[in-house]
Amino acid sequence: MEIRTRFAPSPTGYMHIGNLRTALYAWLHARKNGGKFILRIEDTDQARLVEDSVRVIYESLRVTGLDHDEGPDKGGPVGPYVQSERRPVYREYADKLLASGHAYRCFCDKTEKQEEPAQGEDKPQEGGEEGGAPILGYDGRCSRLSEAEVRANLDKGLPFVVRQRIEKEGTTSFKDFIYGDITVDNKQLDDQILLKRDGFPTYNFANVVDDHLMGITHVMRGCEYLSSTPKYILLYKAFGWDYPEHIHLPHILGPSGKKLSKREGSVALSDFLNRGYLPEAVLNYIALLGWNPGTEQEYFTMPDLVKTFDVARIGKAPATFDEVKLAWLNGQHIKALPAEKAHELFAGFYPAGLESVDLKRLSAHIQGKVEKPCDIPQMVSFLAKLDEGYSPELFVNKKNKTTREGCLATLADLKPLLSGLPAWDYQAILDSLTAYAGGKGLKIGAVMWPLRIALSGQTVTPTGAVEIAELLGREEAVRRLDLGMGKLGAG
RNA sequence: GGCCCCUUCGUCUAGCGGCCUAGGACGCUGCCCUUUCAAGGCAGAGAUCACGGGUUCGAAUCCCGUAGGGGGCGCCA
Repeated sequence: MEIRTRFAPSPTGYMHIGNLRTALYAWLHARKNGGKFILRIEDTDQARLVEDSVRVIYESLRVTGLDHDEGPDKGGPVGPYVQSERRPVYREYADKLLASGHAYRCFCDKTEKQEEPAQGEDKPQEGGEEGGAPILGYDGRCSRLSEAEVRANLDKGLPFVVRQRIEKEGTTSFKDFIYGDITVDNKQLDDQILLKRDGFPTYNFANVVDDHLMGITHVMRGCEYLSSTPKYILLYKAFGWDYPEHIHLPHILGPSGKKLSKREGSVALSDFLNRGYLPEAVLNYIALLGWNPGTEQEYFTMPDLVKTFDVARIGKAPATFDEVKLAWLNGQHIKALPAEKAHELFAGFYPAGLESVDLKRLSAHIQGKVEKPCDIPQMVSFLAKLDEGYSPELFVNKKNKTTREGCLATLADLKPLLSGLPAWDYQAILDSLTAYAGGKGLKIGAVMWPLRIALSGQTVTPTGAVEIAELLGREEAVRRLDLGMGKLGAG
């Protein structure tokens, strides 16, 4: 049988990184097995519709390359693929349940379930503790309405919802692909609402109907649905349908150990993209959150992932999102980029003031070093403008055994040397420095160090000292040399 | 609170009864590279496998309990 997976986001206005991982796994599972990947929009909450958010979904899938075979924009044999356009379908299936007694109309007020239990009748009794909270949200009173009472209410035009009728005897079990056998007592299962007062289905109902009608073979979703799945299983049974394979995914946690949320930092794909993370790096990273290939490989291109991915190697424990490791992986992906692509990526991050600098060359120089392009402005700002307040102590470096006096002498020698160079290019500068170091019996590092400090005013630079000199141009380089000597002389 | 799930270095993870004196990666520390700080290469520190009982000749791996964490209990998904 052909594998069919689906991604079913609701239009919230942004692509949550956790949802993206769900999409990725579903997509990988389909692609890996030559199946189909379907996009379905779950917009059944009229109060929460967000303008333009469907576009965000399409755009996210496009930029990440998670292409779908069927969906609202592409059509397909089992549409429509937008839940708000499927209302007659839900109505029809709710009626079936009503007719078979697996569902009933509930005329209770929205707030009624929150009332204190009246004169202590038909409350589920548990543990004998007085004042104990009810286990279920709804006490099921409308399930006991007679046919005549229902008719009367209907005639009065009372609004109602449709609830699932769940026998409170016995247990319900299913086998989750990741978590194994799950069994719950039916008395834990609420008579959940299937159809809301406004006629829209709840997620709880729509997901079952749609997954079945759309021929989904593998339901992949976050494990927050694990505890409600028994109710869905009962729905499948009520309809007499086989149920699909359930693959619940462990959560992605934020740094505090709570579910990844906006409070703790970035959760939207766009947040990462805006900072210069590559889509393939983000995908590579989140693929590893909860899944591993069983080998020591961590760097994956998308084709690699398709080849290697296997749902059997998805774990159970939640994973903490670590942006430091994401950044490292992003650096790996940046290194693998063709030079022009890297430059394109970096170009948007160069600050003003670099007009005199050959940016293409700069890009080539820093490509091996950039992890997050959003760091570029502060990495290269010294090229535009030297922070002249840097401390002369920076010239002292224990590894290269440099001292202030030594650096001063070196810079003093370097100035005429560089000023007199016939050509100003990387090789010429490097050769002259190498020759100078050789002649003085100095290690090259001992010459490069003071040059770097004088040219940049900082100990760590995104490129070598020679590249800096070249990028700066002779005039500015010599000016900075003078400035450095001034500092050392004065100190 | 009743219910469901989870628990191996700071973090992501390998491990599915003996190969584990627990392996890899990020991060951290040190060394090397002497076309340089960085990058790269190499090395090191870092986990009494949440805890307590069992089962077994033998347990991170199986069973039971405890603790901690998460989920969920919505006319949200």
